[in-house]
Amino acid sequence: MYFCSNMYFMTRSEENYIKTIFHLGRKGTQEVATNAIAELMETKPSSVTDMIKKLSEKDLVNYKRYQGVSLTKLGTKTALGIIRKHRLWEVFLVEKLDFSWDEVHDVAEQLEHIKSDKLIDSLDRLLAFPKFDPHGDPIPDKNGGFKERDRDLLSDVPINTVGVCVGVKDSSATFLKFLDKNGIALGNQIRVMEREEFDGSLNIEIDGRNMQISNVIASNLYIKTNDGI
Amino acid sequence: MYFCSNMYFMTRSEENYIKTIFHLGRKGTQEVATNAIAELMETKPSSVTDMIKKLSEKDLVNYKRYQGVSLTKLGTKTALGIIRKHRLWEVFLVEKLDFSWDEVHDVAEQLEHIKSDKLIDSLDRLLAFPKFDPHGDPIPDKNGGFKERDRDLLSDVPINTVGVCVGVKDSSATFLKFLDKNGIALGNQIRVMEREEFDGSLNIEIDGRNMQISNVIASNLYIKTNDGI
DNA sequence: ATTATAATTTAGACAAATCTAAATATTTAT
DNA sequence: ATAAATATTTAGATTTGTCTAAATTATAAT
Repeated sequence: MYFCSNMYFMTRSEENYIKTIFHLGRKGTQEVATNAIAELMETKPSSVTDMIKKLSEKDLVNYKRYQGVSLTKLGTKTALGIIRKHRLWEVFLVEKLDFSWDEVHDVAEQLEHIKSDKLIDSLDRLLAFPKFDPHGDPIPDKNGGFKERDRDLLSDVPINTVGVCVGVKDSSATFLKFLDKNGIALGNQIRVMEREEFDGSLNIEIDGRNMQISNVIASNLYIKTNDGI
Repeated sequence: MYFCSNMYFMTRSEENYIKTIFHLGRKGTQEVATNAIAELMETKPSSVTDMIKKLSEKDLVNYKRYQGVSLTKLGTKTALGIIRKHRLWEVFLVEKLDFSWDEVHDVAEQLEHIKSDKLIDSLDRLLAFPKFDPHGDPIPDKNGGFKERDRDLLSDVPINTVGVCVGVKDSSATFLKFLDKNGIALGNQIRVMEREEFDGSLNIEIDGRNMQISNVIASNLYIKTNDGI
């Protein structure tokens, strides 16, 4: 046994499971179903069970047969470390290497597994300690500190709400390219003009222009309003 | 079969073998012994044989039982791609993240396996297309072009030779730290003052200072002289 | 409450990359 | 040229992460 128990070596596969459990279960606090993990990771439930047992041995997850799985304190810390790396690399790719926001995901999925504290802390410094990644998601700090920005889905706010577009819920390349094509980007000023009750589509004013967006789009865009805290 | 046969997926392990064969056999052209590979990779000869068979199937190496192994054209191209990545990442770590030249190796060993052409070409651009890595080794270009700089080991040049320190043969952290401690760095102006026949040690003038270096040190330092081509 | 359905786990198998131990080929020394 | 030493390969086992198929447990429906 080591003093610092999170210094155990973790394989890429183990890290991916931890990350998935974090994302599925509200930062790992909630119990996650085996099948849900299997589906998201495109693997079989039986493989998930096997891996969960291993993670449980290593004290990364809480597990009781048939009861779902959640992250331990150590597991959460590990997940935050991986997410920190993923998001910092995304910022690097966009800011320094001119990737567009729809191109960063696959490469960041690889880079997030590189093991070097010095590397990631230096990268953080190079990027001037960014707080959010290119999709508006918060970047955990060195100690796993993680402040979720207070924001709302565009589909949820009342008519006449004014705010700034600060994030996307769906960060698939398809959706992001759609946003690019329609000139919607983080930082844009948005006012909700009208909501069509029939299909939930919105008429919005975005950076001066007027446009109609479907409910599907609106429910994948986050805005930060001026009221609230 | 694909048209572009080097688009086959390669595992990390396969890539490491290809790289080792390249380094041991003068860029892969020379036959390399199974045992030599095993020793350098800290693995067993039997494991090497197994992997060589696999690489041979994939047309990356030329192999006849008991006859050693060399790289095919495809294998060489692959090796150069990996080395390009390794060295570009080393430059990045030193230039952008303030790593010292003795800290870059382990991290670059990980980063060299990241798969993304766009990533590596953008990195190349960010670094302004460097031609040499922090240890003075040449960086292959996008197409595997590889111009070995014309240089000599300090231990081989005649008395009174004047030149610039352009590289190290041994790039172990131990040696590099030794050089740091003694104020020897790439770019230093060097003149060979005297050679002690007894032990091959040298008296050199380096950036104005006078110092005595052992033959072991001298035979791990490259200089570029003003004569020659 | 009992049955049907769905989720989860177990058991046993497989591929990749490694290992050990034994067998075989090559090289070196006399 | 033959024996001894060295290098290489084969055969069979192991570990990791996965799979399929079957068994078990939980959940939903009547």
